[in-house]
Amino acid sequence: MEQILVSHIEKSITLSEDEITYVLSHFRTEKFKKKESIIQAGSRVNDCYFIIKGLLKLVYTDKNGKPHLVSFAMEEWWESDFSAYFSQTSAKMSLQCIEDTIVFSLSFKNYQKLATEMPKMSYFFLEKSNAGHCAAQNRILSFLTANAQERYEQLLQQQPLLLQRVPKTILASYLGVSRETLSRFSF
Amino acid sequence: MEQILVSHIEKSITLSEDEITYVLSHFRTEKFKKKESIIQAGSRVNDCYFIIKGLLKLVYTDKNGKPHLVSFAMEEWWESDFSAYFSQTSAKMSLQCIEDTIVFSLSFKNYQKLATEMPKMSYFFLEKSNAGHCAAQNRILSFLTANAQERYEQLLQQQPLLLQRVPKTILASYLGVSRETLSRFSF
DNA sequence: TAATAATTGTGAGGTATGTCACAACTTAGG
DNA sequence: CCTAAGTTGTGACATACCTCACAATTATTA
Repeated sequence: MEQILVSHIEKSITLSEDEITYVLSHFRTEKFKKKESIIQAGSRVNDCYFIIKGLLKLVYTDKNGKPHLVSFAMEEWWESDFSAYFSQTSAKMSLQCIEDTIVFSLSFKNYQKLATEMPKMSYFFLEKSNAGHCAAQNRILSFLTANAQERYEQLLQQQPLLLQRVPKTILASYLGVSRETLSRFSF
Repeated sequence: MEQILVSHIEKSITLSEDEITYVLSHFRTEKFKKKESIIQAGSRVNDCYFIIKGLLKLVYTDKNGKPHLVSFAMEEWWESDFSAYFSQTSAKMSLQCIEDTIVFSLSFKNYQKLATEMPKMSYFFLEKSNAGHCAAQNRILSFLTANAQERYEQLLQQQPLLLQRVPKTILASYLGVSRETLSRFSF
């Protein structure tokens, strides 16, 4: 299981055996059942998560109690309420399991430790953060340039496997459209 | 002028005199007139920019020729077509001056050089990238949870000074709403 | 296996926002 | 100072999408 994380990191940087052991010692394994919340809105965010197995949704609940899906997270993705994580404040969003899930948790302390002690890890985190920033910008672009059906088709093309694992209600929330409207799209 | 960049960096990390000189040697100053494009869609993106003075828009032009405003950039902001910058490919977006602008340019080569040679700079860039990621996620959230008028009011609250420098047409494009609709909002 | 919960499709009617058109006004540059 | 370009407001109408309601189907779990 550790191997999944190691391979993931080694796509960006090269580590010695000792370094691998050292890096891994900063993570802990956690398991969650479907419908459990890893992060709860309002509570402190101490960890970010590398997902080994499973499927998660990052959800913001508005003042009317309506949930909005900010992001999905699945195998080999990093997820957290990063605003809260980096500023070590309480979460605005919650992170909930759509499927049974196994993660590697990294506390903020250990994140900072790795980033400051190991320049290579700092560079790795930088690459991840940049990628996350670009992905978010693409999502913004799709809100600006596409209507609901086009956004759906884009997602269908980019994440065909994801769509098979996610009920339409949740998908609609991610696309920023009502379940009924999504249901009326041809294919 | 260098002092603006130095102060900006020193909000995140501490640098010696020599380090400051060394870091600054990797930037070059560039000036642009209103309406000039710093980055043109389709051409290679070699630099990212720290804005000393001025106001810019990051624009994606869709297949119908309609422009969509992905991001503003003003004093003390970093901007580029980061997807293209980090992957050293051609721009999907263009970066245009709304006002006369002075920037410090950082080539991708020099960015990598600073990030790998100086752990502190790697950490600085990481902080910036994380902040950018969070900002983008907040923008996504506002698309998911708010209608056009609410998005306008949010922006009014978060960037009151920006609104005074930007014509409504451009603002509308940023909010993802037509100019006419924006014009009908009371205030 | 039965009962319950979750998911999905679809009709009807309402609303936010888009598009097109035009006129008044402001700004920039020769 | 004059002209052209850019900015803004507003009416009329079209449409994408929302909300509510209900029924049919499919998963879950006791």
